Amino acid sequence: MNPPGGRTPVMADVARLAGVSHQTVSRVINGHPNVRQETVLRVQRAIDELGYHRNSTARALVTRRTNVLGVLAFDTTLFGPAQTLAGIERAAREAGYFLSMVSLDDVSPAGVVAAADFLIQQSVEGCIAIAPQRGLVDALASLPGPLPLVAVEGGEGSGLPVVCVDQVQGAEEAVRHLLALGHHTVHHIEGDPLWLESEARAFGWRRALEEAGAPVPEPLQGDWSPRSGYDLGRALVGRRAAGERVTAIFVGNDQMAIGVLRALHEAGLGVPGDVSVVGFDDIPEAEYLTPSLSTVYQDFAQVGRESLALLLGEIGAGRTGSADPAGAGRRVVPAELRQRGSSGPPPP
Amino acid sequence: MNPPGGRTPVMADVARLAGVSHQTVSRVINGHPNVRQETVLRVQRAIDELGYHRNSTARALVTRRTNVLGVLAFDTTLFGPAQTLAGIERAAREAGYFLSMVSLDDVSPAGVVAAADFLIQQSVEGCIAIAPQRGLVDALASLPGPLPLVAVEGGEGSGLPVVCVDQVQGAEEAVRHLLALGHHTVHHIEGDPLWLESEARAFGWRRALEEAGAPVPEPLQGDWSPRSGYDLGRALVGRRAAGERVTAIFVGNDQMAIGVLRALHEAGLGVPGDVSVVGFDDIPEAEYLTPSLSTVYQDFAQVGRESLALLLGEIGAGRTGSADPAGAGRRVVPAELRQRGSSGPPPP
DNA sequence: GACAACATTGTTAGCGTTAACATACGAGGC
DNA sequence: GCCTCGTATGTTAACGCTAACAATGTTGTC
Repeated sequence: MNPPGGRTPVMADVARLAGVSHQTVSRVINGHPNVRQETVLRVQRAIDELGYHRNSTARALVTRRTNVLGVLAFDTTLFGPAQTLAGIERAAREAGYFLSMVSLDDVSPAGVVAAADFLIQQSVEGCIAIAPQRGLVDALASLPGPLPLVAVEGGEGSGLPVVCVDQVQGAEEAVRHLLALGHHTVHHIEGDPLWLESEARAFGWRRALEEAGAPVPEPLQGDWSPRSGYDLGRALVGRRAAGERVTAIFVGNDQMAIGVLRALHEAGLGVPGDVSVVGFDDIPEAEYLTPSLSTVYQDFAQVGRESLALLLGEIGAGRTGSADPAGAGRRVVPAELRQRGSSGPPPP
Repeated sequence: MNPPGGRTPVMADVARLAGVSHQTVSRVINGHPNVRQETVLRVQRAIDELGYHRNSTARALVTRRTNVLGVLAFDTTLFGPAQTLAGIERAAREAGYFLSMVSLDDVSPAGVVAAADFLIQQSVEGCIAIAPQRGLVDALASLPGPLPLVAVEGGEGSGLPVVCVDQVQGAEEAVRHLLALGHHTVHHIEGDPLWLESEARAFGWRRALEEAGAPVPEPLQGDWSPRSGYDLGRALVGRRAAGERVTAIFVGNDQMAIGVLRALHEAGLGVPGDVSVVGFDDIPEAEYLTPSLSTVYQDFAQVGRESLALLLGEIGAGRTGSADPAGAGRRVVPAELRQRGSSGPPPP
């Protein structure tokens, strides 16, 4: 089944075997209409016999389209980014695009530029950046060149098209839920202060408190890790021991919430009897913690789909040369509160 | 800074601006020695001025090397695969390779072939498959064509080069640890039975029990999810109520272990007072659960590095035409027991 | 039966790069 | 001064594909 010489077969080999010109082979492969049915079959038989695969490199060279999209991410082992990546991957595959991935080790502008260069070198047609940090988004926005780009969780004001979960709304719902249960206020443990999600959730928390006329206690700054949740949970236990009324905690993500639960348990405090806890993310474990964790669900698959759609729109607009008429798009995916066992009324 | 006509600049544009031939530009870009220092500078200035980037497609066409590696994965949102992927990505980038990713929606042979075709279409030079399932490995092993391939967690006997964590040893250490604490036997909740890791851990568990002369209770089959851990935890509680001596449980992964902890807690059983629990994976949350979870750590970053090294070796061997003299490689990364609060001596 | 319209195929010319060969020039040995 | 050698550059021909055009047949219309 090999072409003369043992090389991997090329179009000309198929053409020779099928007794047609290489252009006819190309037509068959690309599903061009005006080819006789019998010829199509003959060519396909030849393709199968030789085990021919079209050389995508040569095709890309002449069509000027690589069919490759880039994904630039910061930490794909975290729950949110991993889910988003999976969503993008699936959407891209369904749209017939290949996906090339590059991770950032740090968010310095130099690192971002290097990563973007890496993708540009590879002639990606566009790029989705899972860009949860302020500095990263700014570095992206200032990239030279006409690379179509979409930022996931990119915040506002960067001028980039953005897809994000409505973090503010999610946080507000969580806080309102706790206030509605009768808590006089809600404490907050923030995620990594460099992350935009962290900022947005803190903003929603603050706004919900202010709207309800509740006091706004000083928030604590974590780094998303269970360890920081534990440490800051202990800090809150200390404040409570010092007389502060700490009966409800809105934690920036579920991993930190696990650390908080641990700290409360060590201090002999019941959840939700003494203190209520609400997290963010709805990791699969949340429902099976003890107690099960109230949290805010984000539809990452939807984020992935939306960001791909936005990127494809941009690529299309760039190809037709038309400027984006609606300006940089911004699509917001709603978040959804999941009430579970870790939130209840305050102690009397 | 634009080339005539507003096209993206090509080598000839740079050559014209620098007053040299395009081949000299190529020499400068590729760091060829015999170019006068002054010429190098002139060319580099022209490159900067035009914002020129080499067209990787054209280069790949003529060199027959794409510098792209494929990663084929099943579910990259799970902890292990996500970590492994991150490790591979970093190693690939350091080696100057691009990474193209494709996920499998199902592990049917047809799905595997489609995914592999997708990568072959893209002219990847080789492929790493994060292939935790028996059927997937078999489908991979039977792929036609000379694509260099490495399987991560691919089990034995497939004929493919494999990198894996020593699941058996990890499981044995976990079980021996529990037996050493005085438990008369150890129960086991398996992961998804289709996964090789599941099989290997169950094998290690059984072997450790048999070596110690301990009875081997019927294992329970889960699916890695917290929910299945919870359900099977309740089942074990039931067996215990029926008189069976259940004092130690080795759980196939940490997520299921969380469900087990929940089930034990609901039944009023103390951990480790009444029942000891050991998981597998060492997810970041493990240390901060209540109680902190004893588990088995796997160095996924190392797995990523090793698999990339193995693949590059294969690619090199293929290029030089030399058959792999050592046969399909197999590299095993040791696992490591992490003793924490969820394992202790049995009740008297 | 002549002409138009269409369906089917073939021929040619790139896409932007690198490899191979060709050329020009200066330095050094006899 | 002639030849050799090494360095620096230019010229030409691929790589495997698609787009554009050209060249056939094949039908239908009047």
